Amino acid sequence: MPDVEDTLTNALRRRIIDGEFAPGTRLSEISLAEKLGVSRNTLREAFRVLAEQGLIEHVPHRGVSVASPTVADVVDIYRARRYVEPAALAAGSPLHPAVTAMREAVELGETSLEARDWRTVGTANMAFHDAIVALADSPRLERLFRDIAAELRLAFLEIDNPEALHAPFVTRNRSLLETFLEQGGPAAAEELRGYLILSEQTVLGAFTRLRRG
Amino acid sequence: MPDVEDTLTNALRRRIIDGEFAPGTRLSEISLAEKLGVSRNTLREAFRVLAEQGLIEHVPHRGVSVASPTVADVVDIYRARRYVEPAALAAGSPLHPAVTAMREAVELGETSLEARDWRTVGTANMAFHDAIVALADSPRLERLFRDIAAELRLAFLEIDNPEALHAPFVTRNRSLLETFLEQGGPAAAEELRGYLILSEQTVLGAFTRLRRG
DNA sequence: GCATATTTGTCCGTATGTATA
DNA sequence: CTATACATACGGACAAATATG
Repeated sequence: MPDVEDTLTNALRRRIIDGEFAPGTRLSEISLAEKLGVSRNTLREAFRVLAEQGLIEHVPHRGVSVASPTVADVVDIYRARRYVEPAALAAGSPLHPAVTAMREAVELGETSLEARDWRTVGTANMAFHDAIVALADSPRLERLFRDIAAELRLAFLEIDNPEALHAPFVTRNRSLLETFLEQGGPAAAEELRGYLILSEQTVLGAFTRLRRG
Repeated sequence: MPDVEDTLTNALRRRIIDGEFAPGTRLSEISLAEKLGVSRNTLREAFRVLAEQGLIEHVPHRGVSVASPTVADVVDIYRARRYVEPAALAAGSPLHPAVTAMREAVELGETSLEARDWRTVGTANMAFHDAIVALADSPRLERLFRDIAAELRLAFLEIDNPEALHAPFVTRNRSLLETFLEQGGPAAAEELRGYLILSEQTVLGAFTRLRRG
């Protein structure tokens, strides 16, 4: 049987991000292995990868559970985003292929907003920022963003108010794209800094209202 | 038996970074497991973690080998460094505990330079930059830097001319620290940008002279 | 505090697929 | 092309740690 492992890791990753296993849920090796039709050993290897990506938490002799981001995690995620995203946008070229991805993400966000499909709105927002990072043409920075974006999605899952989290940023994405194309990268970077601060405040506010640490 | 796994991963990581397994070396599961006194399953779990960190390369059905950074890898590593390090330095406080680590790294580099202990000079240089990143107080950025620094050490191992790689930067570290303390973060950040460009050119020059792609 | 049950950590054996000599 | 070597994946087993009664 060929590389089940890689497929398994990706499948587990997607199911966790999609909220099938709520943050904090303990993932039993035996039951999950049986449920997924793989052996414990194979599942454990996938666990190690996901733990390294920050999606699950591994406590020795106590097993793994879906990561449940704390306030400190959210603060650090936004700190990292502020280091990477504005700089990538400032140095990005309007002719970069990622700009197409930015535009498509904006449009998907707008149509999903009309349909009140908040879940897709959130996905589109993430794709928008993923495209911004892609402007940097750096596999390592993209990987960093992929991991922290996944963690952030877990935080969103816990908040469970997708409209408040995602809807306000659709028009901001449109504005940011126009600023980038009409006024250039540095101006867009400045706008993005304010955007990220607002986004962080939105998430942190919802978090504290949930009395989570 | 307690968490052998974590210890095993760290031990393997250290041995790879120390050059015990040269870049490109194939790591056989059976022989290495026997050599380390662990089972293949345990070793495979450690492999997955190290592969995720970029230290080893995993090709399905062909096993793992120690990563052998290409020119493209080095370019990307320095790109990522330019995104993180100058910004961390620019925003860093002179009162941050990491400044002590910066100073200690500079001094270790200077004494090791006199002793012509190039290996320790390289370690001290890396510790210096690690302290710069620590100024940002971001676990995720520190993890990113830890991984790319390890990859960079593999590139250094292949070049095998530690004096040319590390010696020129001891005085630059001293200068950078003084600039940071006397003229502030932004001025030091600007100096660091030129530093990193020079460092990248040094590594890439040695790489192309080795005719490696 | 103790005894038990559950779960993880680790190892072995084995079958199969893949690449290479 | 066959043969060999090795990685992949599975299932079973037991010890150790943790959780539970």
